[in-house]
Amino acid sequence: MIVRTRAAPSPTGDPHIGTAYVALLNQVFARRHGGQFILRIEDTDVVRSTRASERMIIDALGWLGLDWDEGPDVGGAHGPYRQSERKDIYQAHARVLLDAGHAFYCFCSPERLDAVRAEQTARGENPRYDGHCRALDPDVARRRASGGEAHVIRMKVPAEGVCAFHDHLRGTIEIPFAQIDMQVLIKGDGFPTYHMAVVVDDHLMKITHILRGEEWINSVPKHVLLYQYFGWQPPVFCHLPLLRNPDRSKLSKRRNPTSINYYRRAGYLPQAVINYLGRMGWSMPDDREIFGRDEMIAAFDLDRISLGAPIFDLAKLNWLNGQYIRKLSPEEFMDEVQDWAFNRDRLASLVPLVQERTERFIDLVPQVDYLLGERRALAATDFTHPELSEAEAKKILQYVLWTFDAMATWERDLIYGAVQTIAKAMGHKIRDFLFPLFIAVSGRAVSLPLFDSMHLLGADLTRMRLRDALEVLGGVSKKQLKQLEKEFKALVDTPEGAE
RNA sequence: GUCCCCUUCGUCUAGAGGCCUAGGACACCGGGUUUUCAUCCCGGCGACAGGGGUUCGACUCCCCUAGGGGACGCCA
Repeated sequence: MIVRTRAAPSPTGDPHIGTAYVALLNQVFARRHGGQFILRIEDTDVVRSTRASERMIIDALGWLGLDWDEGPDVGGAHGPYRQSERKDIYQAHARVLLDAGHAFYCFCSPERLDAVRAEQTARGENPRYDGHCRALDPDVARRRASGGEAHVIRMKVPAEGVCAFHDHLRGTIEIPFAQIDMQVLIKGDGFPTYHMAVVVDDHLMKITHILRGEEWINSVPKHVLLYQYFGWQPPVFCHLPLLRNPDRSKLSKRRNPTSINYYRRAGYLPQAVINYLGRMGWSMPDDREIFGRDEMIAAFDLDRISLGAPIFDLAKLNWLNGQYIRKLSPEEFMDEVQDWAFNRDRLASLVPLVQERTERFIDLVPQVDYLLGERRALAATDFTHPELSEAEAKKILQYVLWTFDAMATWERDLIYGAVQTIAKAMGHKIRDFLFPLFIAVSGRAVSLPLFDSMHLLGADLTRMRLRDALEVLGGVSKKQLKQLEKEFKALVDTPEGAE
């Protein structure tokens, strides 16, 4: 048997460091056994998926030195590798399940489902589909569906019993079927849900081992059931520990830089990032702390994965990165610095900002210090302003931070628009409103244009500086946070000009 | 709330019944080298969540409790 693994990112935003982590382990495991590693794009959420995000993911993984034997960019014998291009395949497979009586048409409206769930929750029950359409006559249902009536296709799930399956690292796991919902397989737009697509694709693409985050453990019964319904052999399941924030919650951009782009922009070397990821939940059989991907391949053993939840902590990554940087020859060092800060693209975005503000080249570096380097350390007094109290500055920073948290695309005009909207809603002059943001981002009340700066820095770095500024101002207590959140929601929900 | 997973220094981890007086790394603290700083070297601080079993012997196996996390979407 040839080992085949895959990474299956969803192109709905920035390339996530967790994607790189899972991809690394999948690739290393496959290579260790002389197998193949596949990249598959899970873009069945048509609304949120973008080609731009897909390109960023492929680019970011490439920067890290990860590569794949088959994928949307390199092709392969089991394509297409973009799920949005496999719609017909899922439809055909859904029909098989329908015909065999393992699935059924469902005509329930989202409104009805919401109501049902609300009732169930109120009664203290598990929110679940109530089986309303399951009893429909299959022929009648099929005619309604082909007649154009809005519908989804759901899978049938046994009412009782337990689903027992094997996890390579955890042994046997048993989950009662009572916990499993009659999952939608084909959505109203004709695209499959994750659960449908993943089973069909993993089978068709001959995936032998599924290495993925442990957030998926609870949906394995759905997958096992589908494998049974299709009469297929399920692959080996191996659920990896989830990368965590310092507070042990699942790693999230709200608390941490999660974009691979951040690490690239902040001046980490890809080898260091890979090395660090390789030490999350895994260790070399000897005492080696510093090792490359090839060394990892040579020594890799799935059983050496530990299950504790590793905190993604920048301190050790920084040390590791320093190790790699010092090992560079002066020639290599020059190349790296040049590529990092002064490559043509980067320069091209900087020049329009600085050229008109420059009389002598000696003026150049002080202008861009906060863009190329760490912003200076702040003090609370930096936020003193004639028109703006400290409390208002905090509020502004927090609101803007929340707004940025919710942004999927990081473009100058979008940033500008978003900030402008809040400023208006809060009733501040844009000039005053921007002051704390200038301080937070550049460390100065006067700097290069703010939104260009933010765009250049990237979302993660910008958010990081806003968070830091908030801390400098004494932080926000849990209680304050709740109050602010309420006010913020009210502010955002207010329709334009409704005041 | 229901179900599932997890639990060794602050952090990443080694440890697969006696090799453990629990090892290493980061961080932190102290000292040395260095015109400063950093690097580098030396030293220090520091953990088996708790309680029951099993065993001649438990960090290692089992059970319970506690704590943490995850899932409960026509998102993945």
